[in-house]
Amino acid sequence: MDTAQLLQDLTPAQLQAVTHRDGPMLVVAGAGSGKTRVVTRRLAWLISQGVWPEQILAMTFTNKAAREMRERVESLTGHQLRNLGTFHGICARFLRCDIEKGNAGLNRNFVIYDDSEQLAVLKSCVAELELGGFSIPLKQIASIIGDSKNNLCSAADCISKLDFCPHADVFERICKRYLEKMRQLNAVDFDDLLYLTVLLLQQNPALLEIYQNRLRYLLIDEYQDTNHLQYVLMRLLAGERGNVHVTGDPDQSIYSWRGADYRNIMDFARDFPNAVVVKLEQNYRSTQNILEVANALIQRNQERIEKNLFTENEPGAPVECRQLSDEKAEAEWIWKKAATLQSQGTPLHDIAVFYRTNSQARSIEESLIQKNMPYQILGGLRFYDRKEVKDFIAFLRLKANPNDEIAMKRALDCLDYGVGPKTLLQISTAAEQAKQPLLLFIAEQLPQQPCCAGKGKKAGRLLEFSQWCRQLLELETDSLLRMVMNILEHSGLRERIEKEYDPFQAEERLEHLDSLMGRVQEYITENPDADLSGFLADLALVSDVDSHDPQANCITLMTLHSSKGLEFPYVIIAGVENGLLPHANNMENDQKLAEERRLFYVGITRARKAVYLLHCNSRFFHGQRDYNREPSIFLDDLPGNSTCCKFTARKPAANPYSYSFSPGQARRTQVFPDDDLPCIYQD
DNA sequence: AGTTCTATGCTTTTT
DNA sequence: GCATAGAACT
Repeated sequence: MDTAQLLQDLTPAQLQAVTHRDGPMLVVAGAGSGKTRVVTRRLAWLISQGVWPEQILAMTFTNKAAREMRERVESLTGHQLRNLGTFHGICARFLRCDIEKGNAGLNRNFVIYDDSEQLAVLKSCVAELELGGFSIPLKQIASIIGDSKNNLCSAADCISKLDFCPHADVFERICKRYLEKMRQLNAVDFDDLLYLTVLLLQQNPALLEIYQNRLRYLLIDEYQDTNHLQYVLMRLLAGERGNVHVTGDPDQSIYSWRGADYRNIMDFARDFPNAVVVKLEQNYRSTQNILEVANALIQRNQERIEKNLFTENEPGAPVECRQLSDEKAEAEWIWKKAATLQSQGTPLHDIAVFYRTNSQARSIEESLIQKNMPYQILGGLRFYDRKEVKDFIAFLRLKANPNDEIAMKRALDCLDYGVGPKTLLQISTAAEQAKQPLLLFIAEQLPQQPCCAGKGKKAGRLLEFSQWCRQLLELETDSLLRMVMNILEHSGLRERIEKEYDPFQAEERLEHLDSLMGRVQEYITENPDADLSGFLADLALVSDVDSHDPQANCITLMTLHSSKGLEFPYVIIAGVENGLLPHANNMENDQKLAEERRLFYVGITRARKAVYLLHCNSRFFHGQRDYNREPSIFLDDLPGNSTCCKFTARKPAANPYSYSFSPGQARRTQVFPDDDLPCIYQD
């Protein structure tokens, strides 16, 4: 495609964003303003200007975004962007090449542990330290470790910043042991991928210079979601040249609880005094009414980059806000609305239901099942988190990394050699002393260990176990596919599943194993010289196997968080109530409240044609029925006296200046019947 | 070592 | 109300 075609049908602002050549640029891209188009065209444009694809580094947050971008650039230019991927994926690749040039104490075959494996490591640290007596909040420790990496400070510093920490010294010891242990296991967690990359480049100026020279143009998508570590990485790579092109929208920053810091985008122009700032303010997605409501809502937030999001689309239907008696009625209403829309010719995949918490999905799901309305739920249990899949992967891991104690533990739970945590701890300390990888030690040395002496039943089982490990080590390695099949067979997982579950469930679980085998095949075709550790690394970073199918003939249910980046003609948001949206835990201060409001904003701006906001009078909550549910304070932010927004029950009095909310403030005068359909507005 | 019972706590989760 | 984790029991 030639340059003229690349630049056709772009607005002046989009054109400026696409054709910016050198120096820092911030593109403030409002919801539905054609951001993906701008980013992909820019990548293509750089290439058309003679920039080598290898000189471009483009980083996203999700695999999905990366894939979309790669495909679109490739179809525009015919070029592959080698350095386009997620932050974590890109860093993993850097580390595979160069980690041994630093002093992280890891080698290039490191494995990547996900959150639950990280927790397993922490658990074994606690066991080793023999603290006993009181229970340790492992998740809190994990978040301390994460924070310390994110802020490039010590765990002790993070602990000292906590308001209340009764066992600071114990916490610190666990953190320390965790770091040691991960090094021993040759493992990294997700944060490490970024952290170790930053350390490597900070400590090795010569290497940094090589990277800076190789990667001339940096692009970062969803910049509002970057954390401190990602920011530092960007600064390092951008160097003096400062060719960074970042896109994002502070109004859509909804991941601060994961360390994302939207100050990064707010401060960009200050960080880079020569930065050019472009705002994409024309929305191509939503109706005027939807935008009017969304704008009114988000304007209540104090700290923003002011933008004037507008559209040339039709006014459309007003945003409809509806009060229902309880979650059952809410679910019923959703079903009826979907059925009505369907009868008017709307395909079901045009309809989405968003909610704040996953637990809200249950009642909606029940009603949809009962009424035979097809649906898909996004999120919830991921393919990867399924037990049988994790078990299978544990066996693969064990083969790839004979040192992997965590995988061994998991494998042992599937096998039946009578080896429990206690025996394993014994064996692994012996292996550590012998300075041998765990698997190798068990295969070769275990028969000579004291625990195998004698003719007891236990000793016999241990010998069998040693034999099993030896066989695993000896499985062929020349064909990856055959090896994986052999490992599966050797594990006996299939038999175990068939034995343990009823036929129906077993079949479903076996299908998951098959689909993992499918992934292996896929991986092999994409990477002809693939090896097992490469496959496992890929697996750890690419987890969206069974993600959203936009073609399927069904309505889609998901949390507000996972709706970011998607769009649907019809959007229903359920549970727009205080305590849920905003969530009870985030009502105490303005910052958290502002983020909840952004979350609501993200949800509303997904819609093309119509938005329905539902709230209930009563709802089942924490095992109890709450009869005093209040409509969300955010509903006060919507323009009540305008045609863009319709309320079917009385909306609480607007309170524009303060959000100090007192229970009982909401008064309802009139409740419409729950089945008041068809809706008041027809298009 | 494995099973069964009880205590707990409970947003969101790109990687 | 439900799932998960750890203790207590077999």
